[in-house]
Amino acid sequence: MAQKPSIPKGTRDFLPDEVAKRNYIFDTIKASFRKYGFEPIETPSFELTSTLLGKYGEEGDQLMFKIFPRGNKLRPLLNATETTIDIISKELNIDYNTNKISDKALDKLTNVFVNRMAEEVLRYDLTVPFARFVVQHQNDLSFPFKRYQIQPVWRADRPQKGRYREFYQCDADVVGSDSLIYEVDFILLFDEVLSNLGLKDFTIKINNRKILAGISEVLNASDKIIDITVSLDKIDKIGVVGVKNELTKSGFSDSFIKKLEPLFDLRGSTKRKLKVITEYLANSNIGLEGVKELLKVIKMVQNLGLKNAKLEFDVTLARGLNYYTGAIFEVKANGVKMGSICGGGRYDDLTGVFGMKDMSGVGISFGADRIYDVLNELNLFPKNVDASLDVLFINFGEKEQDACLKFIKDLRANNISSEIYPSPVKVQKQMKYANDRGVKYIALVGEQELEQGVIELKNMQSGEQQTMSLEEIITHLTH
RNA sequence: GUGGUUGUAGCUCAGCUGGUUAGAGCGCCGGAUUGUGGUUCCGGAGGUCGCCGGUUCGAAACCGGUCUUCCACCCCA
Repeated sequence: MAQKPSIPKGTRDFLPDEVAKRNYIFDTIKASFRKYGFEPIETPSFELTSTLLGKYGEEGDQLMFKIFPRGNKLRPLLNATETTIDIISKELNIDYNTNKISDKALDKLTNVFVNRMAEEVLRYDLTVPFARFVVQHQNDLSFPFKRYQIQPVWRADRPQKGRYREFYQCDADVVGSDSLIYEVDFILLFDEVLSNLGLKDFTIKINNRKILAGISEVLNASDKIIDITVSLDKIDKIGVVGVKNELTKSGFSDSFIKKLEPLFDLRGSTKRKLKVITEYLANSNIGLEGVKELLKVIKMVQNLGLKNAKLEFDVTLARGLNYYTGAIFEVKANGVKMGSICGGGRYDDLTGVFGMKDMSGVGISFGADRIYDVLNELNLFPKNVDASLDVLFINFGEKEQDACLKFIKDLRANNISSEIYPSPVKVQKQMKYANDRGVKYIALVGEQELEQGVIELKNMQSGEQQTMSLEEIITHLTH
């Protein structure tokens, strides 16, 4: 009995029309990346564990696909002495009578064996591998270095809407300059690409880590900033009272929450929010610097103008990736239930961990798969993206086939995609095949046409049909 | 990681409180139509009812486990 085939969860197959639509997205993004002066690079699908581990926080480490060691790399496992095994099994609470191990213990085992022994991991994003790339190739690059990169990344997450375990990121980054010009450029890039893809209603949210640092300074609680922003983010959902309750539950004192109070008023227009935050951060140098940077970027963007994007300051934008130090971006498509479709930010010292100091960088990422889902839901894909075969020749038999193959050679030389049905079966069947494939034209060359040296060309969409010479067909189809 | 949800033909799904041979639509194959598709009509093929175990005279249906799907939280693209 044949087994039913399947693919790992969180992964997908792509049919030809889906690939066509995806390529349309990739091509649109690439075209703009090039226009803004970015050059493509590629890096391997997997990296050394030491390169990636610890760069995304604890959560990231957990979500990384580890490559199980093989051969000699496995030797440490075998070298474990009986006493170490004994200690481990005691620690893990293995019941030798039932041989049962709890799920928690298994997770621990995974940690011990896989996390420590895996020397290679699938890449989790494109930014950290890029930092590694810059450090390794610094002598071959001129700075500021601008690169774009479109490759898949993997996360051992639990799939749900808009969340896959294998997906594409389309990144553009600049390293070697702290100029705010690039922040502005990236906002324009978001606007241009998403507008070109047909999106009309989307919001670019912007924040600055220095503002968040300023808030921690004012509150004198630098380690709590994430908790605070996560709660603040819920104001629209659960209201001020709900947020206060949640903060109390998280163990914050009433006096502390009182100090937070002015932040609950961060609502309304960006202009108003900026005013509130400026007052709040009056005594924090770093905070005010963040506000200054933000203001400058917003002003520059306003001067240049945006097509469709709304630019909005959002303090609750923290983004888990802990290497961001300046601007933080996130893009949401409005009117669709979907997480952020793009993200990005500035990192002052990403290459620092790899031994290269003072290389400020800033970058963005387009989530191609989520953009695909959004365009699909909003019906924004152009009709003609899945460019199929131009001409299919109907097969009438050996003699006709030879003539058709010559025609096909000429058509192809003129960049017109064409082929002949492989066997002289019933015309009806061949027509149906052409129809199913969405072929644009079919060509009929039977005994009669062969004698007269002509081709009967039928437009499959209109149903119109006319007799033409090969040259006429070529001019007809290339104009 | 936490909570919930789903699994019956290639696809979308029916299948009443357990009862004999498991259904529909779409798709597929053949014919009506020997040089004309997307419409119509006729006929046909296709299912260990996710998997393992249990309850029962009897299980697609009930129970347990497991995998899978989708969703929310968390996190993020």
